[in-house]
Amino acid sequence: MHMTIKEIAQLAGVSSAAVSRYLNGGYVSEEKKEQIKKVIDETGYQPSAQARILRTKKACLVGVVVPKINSESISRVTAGIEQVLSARGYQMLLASTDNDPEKEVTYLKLFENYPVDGIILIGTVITAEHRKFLKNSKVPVVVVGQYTKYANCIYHDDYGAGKAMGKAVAESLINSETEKEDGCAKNRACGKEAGFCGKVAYIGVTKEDKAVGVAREDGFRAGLRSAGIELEENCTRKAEFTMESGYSAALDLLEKNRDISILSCATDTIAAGAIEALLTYSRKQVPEGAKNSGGRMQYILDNSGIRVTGFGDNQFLKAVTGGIPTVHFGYKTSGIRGAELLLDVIERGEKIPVEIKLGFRMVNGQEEEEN
Amino acid sequence: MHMTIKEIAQLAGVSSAAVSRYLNGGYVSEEKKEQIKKVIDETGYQPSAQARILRTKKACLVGVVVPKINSESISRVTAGIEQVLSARGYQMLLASTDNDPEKEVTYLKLFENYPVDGIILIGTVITAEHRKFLKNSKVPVVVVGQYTKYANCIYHDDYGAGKAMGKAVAESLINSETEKEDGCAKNRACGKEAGFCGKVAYIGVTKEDKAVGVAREDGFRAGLRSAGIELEENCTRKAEFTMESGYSAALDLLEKNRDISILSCATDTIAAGAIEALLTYSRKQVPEGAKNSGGRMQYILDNSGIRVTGFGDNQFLKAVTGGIPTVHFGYKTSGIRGAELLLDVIERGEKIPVEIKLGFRMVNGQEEEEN
DNA sequence: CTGTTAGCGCATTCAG
DNA sequence: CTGAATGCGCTAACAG
Repeated sequence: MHMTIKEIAQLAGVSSAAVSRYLNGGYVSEEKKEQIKKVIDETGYQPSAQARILRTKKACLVGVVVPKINSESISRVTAGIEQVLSARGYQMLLASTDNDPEKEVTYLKLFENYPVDGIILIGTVITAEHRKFLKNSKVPVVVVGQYTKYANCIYHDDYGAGKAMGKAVAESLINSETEKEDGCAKNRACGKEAGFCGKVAYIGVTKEDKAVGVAREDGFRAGLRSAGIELEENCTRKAEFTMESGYSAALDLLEKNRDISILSCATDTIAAGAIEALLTYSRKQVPEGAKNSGGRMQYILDNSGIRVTGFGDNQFLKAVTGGIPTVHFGYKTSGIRGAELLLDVIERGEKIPVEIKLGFRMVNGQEEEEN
Repeated sequence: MHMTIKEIAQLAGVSSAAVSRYLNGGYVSEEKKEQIKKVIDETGYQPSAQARILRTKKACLVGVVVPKINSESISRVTAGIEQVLSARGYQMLLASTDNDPEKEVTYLKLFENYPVDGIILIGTVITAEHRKFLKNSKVPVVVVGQYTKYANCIYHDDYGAGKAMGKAVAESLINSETEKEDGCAKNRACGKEAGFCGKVAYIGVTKEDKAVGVAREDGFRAGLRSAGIELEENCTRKAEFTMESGYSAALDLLEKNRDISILSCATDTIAAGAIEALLTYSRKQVPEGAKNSGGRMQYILDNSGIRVTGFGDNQFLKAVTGGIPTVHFGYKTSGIRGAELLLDVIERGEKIPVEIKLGFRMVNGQEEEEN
């Protein structure tokens, strides 16, 4: 039944204003309080948040636009957001765009005209449409995961993380070379000065994603380059943010390049696909599983000896495989800071723009890092 | 800037009704159309969906309440929902409750009083509060994943799935016994009539979850029983719907029962935790990886020879491990049917209650099933 | 085709 | 303390 405040007032023999006050803690005599409470209990009346918001312009709600729902990193961000939101009396609504930038704008506009007090966008690609929205939005927006000058933003040091990973990969290549000592000069294609055994391959994502597609990959290349290694173009693929896509890319890479030694992926999800590809690729032989010789970067998935690395520190992957070299970003922290930033402008009208860059931490796989 | 329809009307020199008609495709002369369009373009005016909905009682929006965000099964359901919703001009809003039944009711009420035309609840535990809500909701609700007589619902044959898994587990125990032929009579504790080698353990979830906690487990026990095997109480644990919880439960199980041969879990996520526990448990030795001798139920994670089974057919798990025995539910289908049901009552006022029970399909792991 | 009028359900003045 | 009145922004009659 769709009761209105007026009907309740009538049943209780008071004015609608009295009921409104009762609901919102205004002045109302004990006597009338009783009557009103009775009627409300009997009818199960619930005020229309909709009408209330139209009046008060306050929903205690924030909308979060996410690229996809089934993602550990995104769920960490939303967990952070939810944590501060609920602590401060807000609720969170999610809209998933399934990696469709067009849908993203649609949902941003939906939230803008729907009763939410603010919006958090977990960013992937920022198009002109996005920028236009950010500039003109009626409600405050903060973007998490991408840099933008058109809104408060919190992003990760993707370049630094990429570079660190590139260096670690290069180092491990050199080490494995040293350990093996069976000099494979014919395979030194990637090593400019030293004779490395095997190449490094990289599965990236669209350049339209400035954080993951550009910064992370540029950093990775820079890291390799600092050790004198150049990523070969035919050892490079582009994938979607899915396991399936990582699988295809890796398989293609593996088939066309017999001398790949390390397969680095732009995300742990893609890496999972790559791992699947390795399993497929060497199915004929009995896999040896994860070989751990106590050092760093020692994750070996199968007897092909090809190592896979990722980004994102996916716990599921770590659990079932023992872990691959990856980097941990402060996803939950970015959610927390993002929500705080948003509430600052919602509640305190904070006007000065903020950009926050969050660091990272290398995770070497197999063995927990000690610090 | 917060433009209203009135201001636009003024700027364009027309009435607000004309602007409204322009926006909604009513009668308006070409001349005025031009003026209105011009003003709207200049100001970037966007009508308040909020006020519109208050007036029209139609939001073209449905709210989906989910227990958690980072779940493959749930994302499959929402993918199904989204598919039919967007095909019929609706948008989807998500609310995640982080497995808190109390929060669940809160979000249900939120949606009820906000502009959504209908609600889909992806159910876990249905409390008295839930039932009360379902009975009195102002907007239509359908629940997916649990049976209830208080709303249209779509659920899976969890009992049947459990039973099938129980039978398969029993069968594989017997087979492995036959193959080994090294009769371990002292370990026959679980086999009433035949001499099985090793026990089966089960990690379930709360009985408050009627589908997963009760039906699935009851079915599993029935399946075992049909082969003369009884689940021992000390070979049983309860876990949350998380990997971490599955890890703890499995470790505890492993430490207290040295003769476990198969470790069945209520979900693939829990199974992932169990796999991690096995890796931990046998870390001192070099894991052998997945051993595939071409038969069914042959997934062996490490040299302990303990096999893990799950429910849910998680693709990530399958990718990185090669797959464990599990059962595939029609999650996406349940989302599709759920959304269809909901739209039927929203748009056509369909009043006769519907219950849909969806089947399942065994997935045996390692080898793709052929049919 | 068009403007005027009357609410949707609520919170908030403002006189009592 | 309380009720009557006003309007949030919009759409849906209703007479022009």
